[in-house]
Amino acid sequence: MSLSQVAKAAGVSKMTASRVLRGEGGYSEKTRDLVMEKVDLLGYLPNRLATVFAGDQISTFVGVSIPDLGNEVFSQVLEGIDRKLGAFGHQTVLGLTQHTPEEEANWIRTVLSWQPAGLILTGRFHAPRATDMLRNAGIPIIEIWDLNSSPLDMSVGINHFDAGFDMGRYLVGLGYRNIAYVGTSHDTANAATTRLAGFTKAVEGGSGQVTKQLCLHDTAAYYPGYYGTEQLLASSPYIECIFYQNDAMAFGGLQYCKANGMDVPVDIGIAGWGDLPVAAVLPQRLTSMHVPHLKLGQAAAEMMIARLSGEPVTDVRDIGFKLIPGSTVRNLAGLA
Amino acid sequence: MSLSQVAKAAGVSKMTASRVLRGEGGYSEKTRDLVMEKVDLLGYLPNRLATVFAGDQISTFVGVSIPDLGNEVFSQVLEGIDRKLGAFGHQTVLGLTQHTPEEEANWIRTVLSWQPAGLILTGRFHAPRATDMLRNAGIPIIEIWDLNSSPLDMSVGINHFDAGFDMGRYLVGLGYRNIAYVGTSHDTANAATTRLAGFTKAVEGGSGQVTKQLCLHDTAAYYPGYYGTEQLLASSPYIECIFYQNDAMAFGGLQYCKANGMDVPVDIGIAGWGDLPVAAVLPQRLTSMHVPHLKLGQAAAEMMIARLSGEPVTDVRDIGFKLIPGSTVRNLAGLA
DNA sequence: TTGAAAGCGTTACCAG
DNA sequence: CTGGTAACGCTTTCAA
Repeated sequence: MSLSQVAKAAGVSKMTASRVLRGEGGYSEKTRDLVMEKVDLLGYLPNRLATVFAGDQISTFVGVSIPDLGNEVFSQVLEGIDRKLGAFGHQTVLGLTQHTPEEEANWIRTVLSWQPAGLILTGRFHAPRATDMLRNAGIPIIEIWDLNSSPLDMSVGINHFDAGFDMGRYLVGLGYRNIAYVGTSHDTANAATTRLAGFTKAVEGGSGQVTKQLCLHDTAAYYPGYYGTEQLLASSPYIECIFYQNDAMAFGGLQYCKANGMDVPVDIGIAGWGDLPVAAVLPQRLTSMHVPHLKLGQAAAEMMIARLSGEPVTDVRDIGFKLIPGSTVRNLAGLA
Repeated sequence: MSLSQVAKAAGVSKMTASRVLRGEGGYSEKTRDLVMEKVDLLGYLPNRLATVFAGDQISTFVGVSIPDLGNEVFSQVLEGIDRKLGAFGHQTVLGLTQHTPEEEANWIRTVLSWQPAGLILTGRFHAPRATDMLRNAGIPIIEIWDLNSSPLDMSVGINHFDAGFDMGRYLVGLGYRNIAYVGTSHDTANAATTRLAGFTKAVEGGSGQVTKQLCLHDTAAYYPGYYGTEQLLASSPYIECIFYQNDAMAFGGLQYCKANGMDVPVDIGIAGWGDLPVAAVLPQRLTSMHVPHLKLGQAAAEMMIARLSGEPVTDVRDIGFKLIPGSTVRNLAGLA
């Protein structure tokens, strides 16, 4: 079902039909009614491939790469992006890149070949060949999540080093000295790595130490937090406080501690990261750090849309975070 | 950067270059090396728009509509779909359709205009104009989640009526009679509605009754479960057991009960639906129903790929569910 | 093994 | 207000 067929049915040229369909004027009422009647009758749907292909027109695709959706945080970011993008007539082409630059690079190559209007990528670490392709693409690129102060093009997110640092300073400030970290391991550096670096710096600068770093070969989810804590405490029973890669792991750890008769925060301190929605209904507030995930996604989509519309855009936007003191850690001052 | 430019640089015709790039044979070693050298040099990326457009070739896009990602269940389904699709060289074009047929229909129209290879839609209730478009599209369509025994084309999911029925029968079998439901409201019927219908039928058939149905104008998440329970118990204090739309709401409800000094399951029974991953670390097993969400998504993607490859496909696939007895309900037999 | 020409569905541009 | 023609980047088909 093509435009020519509609045009033929209506007894006009395809140019006239094209003009009617785009509503750009230059035809009579009568002609329009005639054409639209045939469009409805034949159930004609324009072929956007041809449209983009023909004109200088830009496609309405935006490629969005996300590490994984098992992590609620990224689901929220994606939700923010797609809702906002959709509201402006754009479509998300999704890529779940598993935190690996290799997968990301492959996905970038494929998506670029579809002539997207722009790309939104999670993280700031890309394979060299990906970087080359991105530079040559000549389309807006936004790096989200891990704020990149000298981005390929644009960036929205937070400074994970600072976020880790603030949490470290907070815990040391409460009097914790012998602190552990539980997270997952990745082949490549990512935001969690950066957070840990900031965290370690603050702890060591405050005369504490990150005694043990346990990096599991698993997903950063509830159950790994549970058994990771078990592993950690089996080998290092004198830990005073544990900082987790995210809230899901921290919650798993919290449950492990409770299940094994520990009193949190009296026997051990627990701190997470990300502030999951489930926190709203829990009796004990998890010490964590709030990041406006949905807003982050929306901000990225807005930046993309602004850039595509030729509006002036600030290239780097820090979306901010907020420490949540919670009640899973306590002030040790005067107790030593 | 087009194929002709590469061809010109290599001193061959674009047909030769095209053949080399597709690796379909019909050229000499020397020619291939020459062309590939220029491809690398110029950083040429094929324009897939043109490829699909030119040949009878099918695009590698698959449109996937999902109600929302705030619900962990759908994140998992999407993860299953995209991973499997990606492994076979297809790309997900996402649509968050908010549970409304209107939004879905708009999205379908847009996505179809991009000539997707197929469509995966959540739910079985579509706007009439959507159904028309889908029928005319002539591409594989899979309706997931809510199993459709006479689908538009194909369907994978579970029978939500049966799932609700089984839970109802289970609770009535334990001796519960005065049961309430807490969920969210939607303009249109969806799987939750169907579950509730099956649930009600089983309860009433077992001489119990669904005394109160509380449908909140909110998302089916933790906190609505919490305050929904508060509202419910304020108006109907004699409820023996509450069935929730999903586990997130049930967990919120459970927390409300505990926070208010109730003993679950002694004072009140709690049952959820969907079996969230967080259950793995909780001390008390939530009575729920397990659905293999990730597998469901993978199965849908596999069906799509099989159909696109021309392999024979079973059109309707029931992915099954499993009741999880849990410990948030109890057997009332002999206690009356 | 290679190349020239036609065409995919649409829009830009220019004539009428 | 309307229509013809060329062009977008690629593949198909046919000829050399």
